[in-house]
Amino acid sequence: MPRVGQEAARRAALVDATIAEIGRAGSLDVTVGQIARRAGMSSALAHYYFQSKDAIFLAAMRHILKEFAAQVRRRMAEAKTPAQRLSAIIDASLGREQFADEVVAAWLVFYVQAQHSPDAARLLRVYARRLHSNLVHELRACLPLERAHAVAQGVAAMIDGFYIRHALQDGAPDRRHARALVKDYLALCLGPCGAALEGRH
Amino acid sequence: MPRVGQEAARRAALVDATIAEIGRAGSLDVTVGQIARRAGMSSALAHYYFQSKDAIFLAAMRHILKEFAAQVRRRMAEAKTPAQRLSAIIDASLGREQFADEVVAAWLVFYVQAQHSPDAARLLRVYARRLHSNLVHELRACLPLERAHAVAQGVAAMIDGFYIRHALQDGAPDRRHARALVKDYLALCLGPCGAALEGRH
DNA sequence: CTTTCCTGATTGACCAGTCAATAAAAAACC
DNA sequence: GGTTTTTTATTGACTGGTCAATCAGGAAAG
Repeated sequence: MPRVGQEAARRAALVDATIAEIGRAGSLDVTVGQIARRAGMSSALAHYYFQSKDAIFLAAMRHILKEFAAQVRRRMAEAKTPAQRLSAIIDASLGREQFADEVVAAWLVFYVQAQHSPDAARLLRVYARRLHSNLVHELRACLPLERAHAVAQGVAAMIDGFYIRHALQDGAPDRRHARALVKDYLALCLGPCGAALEGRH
Repeated sequence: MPRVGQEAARRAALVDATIAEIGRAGSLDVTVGQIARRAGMSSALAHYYFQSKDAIFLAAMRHILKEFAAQVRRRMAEAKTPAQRLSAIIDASLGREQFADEVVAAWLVFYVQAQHSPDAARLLRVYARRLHSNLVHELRACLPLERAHAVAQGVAAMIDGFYIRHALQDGAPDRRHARALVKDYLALCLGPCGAALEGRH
């Protein structure tokens, strides 16, 4: 079995298994052994490819963030106008992939990690900054810079808020509803300029 | 030393110590021993008053929620109009007490716990429902029921969003700014009816 | 024969929860 | 009022278990 060039596949398997196990446990109370077993290898091998359990989780989170960024890019490419691109960002942020149970679980764990892991904090800031700058870039087409920053923060907060509220299971609005609410907020902020907002749901 | 009637004081000390330790660690990776030491007792005594570490954390969270509810009530009592009461809810939700580092840390841990602890999930739903019904109750003065529900969900999501975004430390808007943004959103939703919204900051 | 891959076994540390024992207050009894 | 008994408070020591990380060694590919 020990063929050469396994590293990439093993790392990917561990990342997937980590996300799945966090989803199953609903927390980081997951052993390296469990992750490794799900990924089809021994725990020792997991430590061969990653320096620590923390590094495995970080890699998993980087993977989630990368997939999210790809989603945003994919949807943005199809959009023609600033309003459509704003819609694309919202749709991607509250998209089906992001709302998968195990991804939500990983995000919640991530927020906790960001409080005491400098690496996690840095990664989280990358996400927040990218979202913010994406939003501001499009909002500037309609709004003065300062107002664009403010609205971007409001939209970002609302997205993150709906996201974690999904953890409530019942009572929280579903994806479709959440997207509509964020877009309503945006439409209110943009006023007549945003009237052409397309792709409502 | 062993006087009678210590239970209440001991439990309170443990609850305070738990919140403080979670704040220090930035996670639930806190031993019962650490909590007990900070509360000035042995870990055995902590287990004498609480069945499990989980129960201690639950009690701590119940305490935070109770304090928050008291804040809301206090501020609501001073408000006269529905608009003022909405403002009071927002101010309480994004108040200084709620933004204390250790309280934010406890909340983030709480969200994670809610994913696998039925008790935590129940408690979280109590918070969410109470916030929602408080908001809807005041919004109905201006809006039709269905719209009131929608706006309440938007406001609640925005509040929770700003709250967890505080974990980002830099880049995230501060309390004052966050409150202003939520109130702006509310004003937009209420339209002319909400023009009398007072106590902007 | 060297590099890459892989694992079983081990280590070292940690920790939640229990228990037996102690001490003091309160209650019951004489 | 004094003695015994019960209740409440308290802890040091222990247990049983878990788990991240390491290591020495083996097997295959190049």
